[in-house]
Amino acid sequence: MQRALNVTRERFADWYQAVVRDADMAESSPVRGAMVIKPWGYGVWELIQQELDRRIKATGHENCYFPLFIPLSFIAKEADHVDGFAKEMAVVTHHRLKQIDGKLVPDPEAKLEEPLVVRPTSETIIGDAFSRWIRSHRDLPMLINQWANVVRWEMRPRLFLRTTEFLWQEGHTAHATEAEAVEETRKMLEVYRAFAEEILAMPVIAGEKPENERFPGAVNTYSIEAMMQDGKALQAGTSHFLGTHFAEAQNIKFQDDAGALSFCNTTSWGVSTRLIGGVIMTHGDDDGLRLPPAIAPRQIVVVPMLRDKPEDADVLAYCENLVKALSGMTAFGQPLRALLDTKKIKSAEKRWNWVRRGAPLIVEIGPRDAAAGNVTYMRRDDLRDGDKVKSIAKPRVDFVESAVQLLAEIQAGLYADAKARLDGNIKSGITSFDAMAAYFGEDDDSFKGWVRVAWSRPTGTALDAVEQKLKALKLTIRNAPEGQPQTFGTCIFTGAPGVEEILIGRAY
RNA sequence: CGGAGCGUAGCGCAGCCUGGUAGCGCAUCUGCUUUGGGAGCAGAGGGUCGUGUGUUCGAAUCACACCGCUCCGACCA
Repeated sequence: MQRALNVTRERFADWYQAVVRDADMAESSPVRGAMVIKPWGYGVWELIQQELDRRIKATGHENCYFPLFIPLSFIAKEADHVDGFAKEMAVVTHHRLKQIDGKLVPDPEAKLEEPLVVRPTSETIIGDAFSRWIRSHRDLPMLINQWANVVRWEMRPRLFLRTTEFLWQEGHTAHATEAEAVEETRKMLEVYRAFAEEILAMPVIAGEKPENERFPGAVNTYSIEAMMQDGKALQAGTSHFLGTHFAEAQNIKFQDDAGALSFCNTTSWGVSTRLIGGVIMTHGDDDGLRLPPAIAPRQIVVVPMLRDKPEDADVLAYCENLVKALSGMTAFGQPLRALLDTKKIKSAEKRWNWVRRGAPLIVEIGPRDAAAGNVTYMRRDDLRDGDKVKSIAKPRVDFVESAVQLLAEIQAGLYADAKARLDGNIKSGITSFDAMAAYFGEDDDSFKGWVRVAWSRPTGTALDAVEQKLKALKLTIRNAPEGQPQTFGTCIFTGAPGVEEILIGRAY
C-alpha cells in the first residue's frame, strides 16, 4: 500500500525523524544540536503556550523575564545544582571579536572578568531577584513564571526531545511554609497533567520521582510520564519542591508576623518543546503526524480540486464561502482555524502534505461538490479503510453544522486510543527482579511498556545498586504514581517489605 | 568522550573492492495529453562526490587527518 511516509513505526527512531521532517515541524540547523522550528511546528508550540499560559495565570502566577546570562558565581551557590548542571553549560567568556592573522577570534583583551553562563534553568538568577523582592510575609507567596529559551549542552540531541537549545516555561515560587510550597508543587503537577490530557490528548501518569532522579537541588521532584508508541516513557513535565535549599544558598528570607526571620520554601516547575516530540510519538501513524485539534494550527483545511478550467472559479468561490463559514465558528473556546489551500501545486500533492502534517479534517471540493452543495472530507484520525483512503461525502450544511462536534470527537478519540495503550501496557503482578528482567529481556524488540512493582524505597548506596541493576537492563524508575494502594508486596530489589509502588520502563 | 555505521543533485540511493573525470528513482522546470482526485509521454535544469592533505599522468574511488549525521553506551526537559 502506498503511504504518505516511506518508513513505518516498525523502525521507530527513523519513523520519528521522517515525521518531524515530512510534517514540516522542524529541521536540524548549522548549529550542532540546535533546531530550526518551522512554521507548522512553531504554530503548535504557540497554541501550547497560549493555553498553558492561560492556565498558569488562572492559578495566580504572573509572567516575568529574566536575563539569558547568569553570572558564574550564581550557579556556584547551590552545591547539588552545580553537580547537576556543570557538565552541560555553555559559557560566555569574551565580549568582542578581533581579526588576528586574518582569522576572526575572541579578542584576548576583551575577556570577561566573570564568565557568564547561558542559563540551563533560572533558579539562581530568579532566586537572586527573590532575595531582593521578598522582605515580609506580606510579599508571599511570590508566584512567577517565565517563557524562555535555555541551553543544555547535551551529548546526543534529537529534534524536540533533546536539543541543545530549547524553549520552555519555568515557574518559580516562594512561600512562607513548607506545606504551602509542597501544595504549590503538587498543584502545578496537576495543571500539567490536565493540560497534557485535555489539550495534547496525551495521557500521563503523575507521580513522585525517586531520589536518584531528582532535580539537582530539589527536596522532591514530581513528574508526568507519557508512554510513547514504542513503549518507552517520556518525562513530559516536572515540578520540584526545593525546600529551603535555594533560599539558604541565596538568602531568600522573610519576616513573619511575629517579627522572626525565616528562609522561604521555593518551588520550580517546567514543560518544554519536548511536549511536541511527545505529541508526535503519541499520535503519529504510518502516514505521518496526527494532531489533536486543540493544538492544530489549522483544524480544517480545504483543498480545491482545480483543473485549469472555467469552473475552477466556481469551485474557489464555493471553497472561500465554506472557509468563511467555518472560520466564524468556535471550537475549543477559540475561533475555528480553517484554511483554504490555494498554493499553486497539484491538488493531490496538497492532500498528502496535509495528511503528513496531521491536519484533523481535510476537505476536498471538486466541481460536482460545488454544484451540488456538498463537501467531501477525510478524518485524519480515521484516514483509511483497509488500503483505501476514506472519503466522506455530505451536504455542506450538515458538515458545517457538525464540524465543531467532529473536531471534538477527533480530540476525544486520539486521547482514548492513547489512554488504552497506556492502561493496557502497565504490567503489574511481577514480584521479583528476575521476573522483571525476564519480562524485559525476552524478544528484545517487542513492545514492553512499563511494569508496576513494589519497592522498599532504598536510599544511598542501596539505591545506587538498584540504579545500576536497572541500568544493565536499560531500565529506569519513572515515578511512584499518585493514588498508592493501602498495602504492598515485598520489594523486588531488597526483599524487604514494600512501602510504595513504582513504574519501571525504558525511557527517552 | 568510547563502540558501530554513514556522508555522492532538494529527498532516497548506486558507483568505491578492481583509480580513467558521475548515474538511477522521486521531486523541480517546459510542452502536449489526461482529469472525482498521490496521472501519462517527451524534453530540460540542477553535483567543487562532507573538508583538507597526500599517493598518482589521473582520485567519488587508495592513504591519513579533521568535520558532520545516525544507532548503541555515558548525560538529560
